[in-house]
Amino acid sequence: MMQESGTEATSNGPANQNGAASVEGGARDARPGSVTTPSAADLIHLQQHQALQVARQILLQQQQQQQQQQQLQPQQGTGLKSPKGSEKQPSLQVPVSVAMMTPQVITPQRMQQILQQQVLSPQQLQVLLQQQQALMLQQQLQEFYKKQQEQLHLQLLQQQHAGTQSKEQQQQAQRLAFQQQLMQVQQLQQQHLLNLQRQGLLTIQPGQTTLPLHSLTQGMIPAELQQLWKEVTNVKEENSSSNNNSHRGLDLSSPQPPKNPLLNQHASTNGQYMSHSLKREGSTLDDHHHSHHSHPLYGHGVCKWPGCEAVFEDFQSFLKHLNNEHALDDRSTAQCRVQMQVVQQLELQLAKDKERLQAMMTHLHVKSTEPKPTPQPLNLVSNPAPDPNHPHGPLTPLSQAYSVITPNSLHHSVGPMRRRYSDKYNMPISPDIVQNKEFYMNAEVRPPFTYASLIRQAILESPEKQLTLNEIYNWFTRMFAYFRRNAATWKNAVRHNLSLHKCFVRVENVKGAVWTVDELEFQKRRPQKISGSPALVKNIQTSLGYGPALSAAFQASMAENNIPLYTTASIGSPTLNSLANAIREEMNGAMDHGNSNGSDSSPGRSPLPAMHHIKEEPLDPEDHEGPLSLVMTANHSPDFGHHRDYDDDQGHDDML
DNA sequence: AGGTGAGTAAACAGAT
DNA sequence: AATCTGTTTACTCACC
Repeated sequence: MMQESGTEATSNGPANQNGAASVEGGARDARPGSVTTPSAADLIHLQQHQALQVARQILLQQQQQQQQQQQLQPQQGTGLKSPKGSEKQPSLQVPVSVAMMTPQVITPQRMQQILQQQVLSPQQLQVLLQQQQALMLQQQLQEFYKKQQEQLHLQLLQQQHAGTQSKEQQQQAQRLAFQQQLMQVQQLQQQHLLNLQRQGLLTIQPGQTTLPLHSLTQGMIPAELQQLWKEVTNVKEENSSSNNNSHRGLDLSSPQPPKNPLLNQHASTNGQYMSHSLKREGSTLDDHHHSHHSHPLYGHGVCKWPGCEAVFEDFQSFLKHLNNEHALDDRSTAQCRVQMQVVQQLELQLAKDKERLQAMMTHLHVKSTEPKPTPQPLNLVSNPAPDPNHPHGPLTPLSQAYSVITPNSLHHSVGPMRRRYSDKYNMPISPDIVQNKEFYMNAEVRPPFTYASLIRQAILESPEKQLTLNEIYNWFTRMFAYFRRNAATWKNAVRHNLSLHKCFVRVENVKGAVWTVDELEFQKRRPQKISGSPALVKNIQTSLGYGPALSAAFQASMAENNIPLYTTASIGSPTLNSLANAIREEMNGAMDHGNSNGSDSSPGRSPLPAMHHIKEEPLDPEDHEGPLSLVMTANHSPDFGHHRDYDDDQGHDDML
């Protein structure tokens, strides 16, 4: 693995200097600068605006609170904690947290389901990570706000207790303190944004996955809030009847059944969740003996309550702390809400991503027109039944993906291509690849094109229609996740093809040698094959839908892909245009040779060879590390089993 | 059954 | 010496 990446690295060096890679825009490396800057600025602006709003709100509330407290002071006594639980704090804190709330709630179980069901591409994971980071940022901000509130509150109490300062002075002090805090918050924001930016987390998909900050301005719907509060207070009443009347502060008791059943469901789910967690919290001493080591709020001797981080020697003292410090008061409730919001956001995003993935899968795989001998689940994770046609043993997720995508299925955008492909019609790079570019870039699925076609495509995409061998390599690895492994194999194949096919012409250069395409030769080779039956030809032509339909399909695919799938700047018009040109040429060629229907170079037998690969790959635990993992060395590729399996396969095939 | 194109593996040589 | 580049051969497989 390391060697492989090392090889790539060293070989990439000169290639990148040559500029081919840069010209193509470096499909994979989105320039943080251009894409990021606006979104980051927006973020900062948004958050600052938000912070200011919240700040104003808090200040306003603090003033009100101050007045109220002055009136209540005689009753409240001197304790620092009792006011927290009994005063009107809830009504003050709610706006802060509620402002961050979103209505949607998914149960942890559902979350787990989703997590288990979903296959997220690294990109999606990255997006999720990005979003999570944003959420963490929000959470931290909220913590700040809350702390600020508390601090101010404490200050207020102290001051009131001392009774030495005038009201005006107090307010001024509060404002000052808050301003400081605000500045801290803003600095924190900027820092986070910078971090995210540095990590490249903000560069991705500005349009596709806007950070969930927008939603933070959404308020929690009253019904949900009400339900939540009901749950909380109920639990509290269960656990501590002595504090019964301490929650008058948030008077939402008037029954108001939610109109939307969905929301209702959410609310009750929400309540359940709260209820459970809080109940557990309240009775930790009773029922936590069984989960000492798995208490989600206790880890590595530290209290994991948001913003707490108190250290404890043993679990018992932690429980004590939990009951004392994080009892069911307004603060804890607010913190719970924050946590809920975090989860909600994650779940929301997960749902979105799930939907997106589903759409992608649907889009890419589509339904097959012809009935399949073996059911091919679209879910790439599920364990497929062995393909009777290829007794290579169990297919892996990879092979599954491949078998789903490539073979006789697929009708829509991808379909004809496959057909062509499987029919041995030479349709090198087609709309198919344009359309599925993102897919191939991220999924280790073998592209259903011949090496010759791919090489040609790589060369044609280059600005000067010529590439060094190394640049061709780079194009392969850049464009296809599949070619980020087994380098020794496919690189050998590339060289083999370059040498073998007359259509690839080696041109001596000052710097060395570059490879070009002799288009005539390339076109020449196609007609050879399918001189076959007119019926077949006709069949092909209809199935291909050559002619107007083609360009339409192509345009459609271009348009479609432009939007959500292509998030990297790389996919710019140059690539697409060259692709389009190439495809047009291909089409023309195909039409020119129409009746003979060239088959030549890209009959693509990829499927089978791919099967060999695929079958073996699962043997390597590293193989599942994702598209970015560069496995195997150039020379001593642990190609393990490759030969063995190959021979085995032969044996099988012979037997059959 | 044989021809053909394609993929894979490998040996080899020259260049760097 | 190691690696890269390029050529060539041999083999297998699927398709026609």
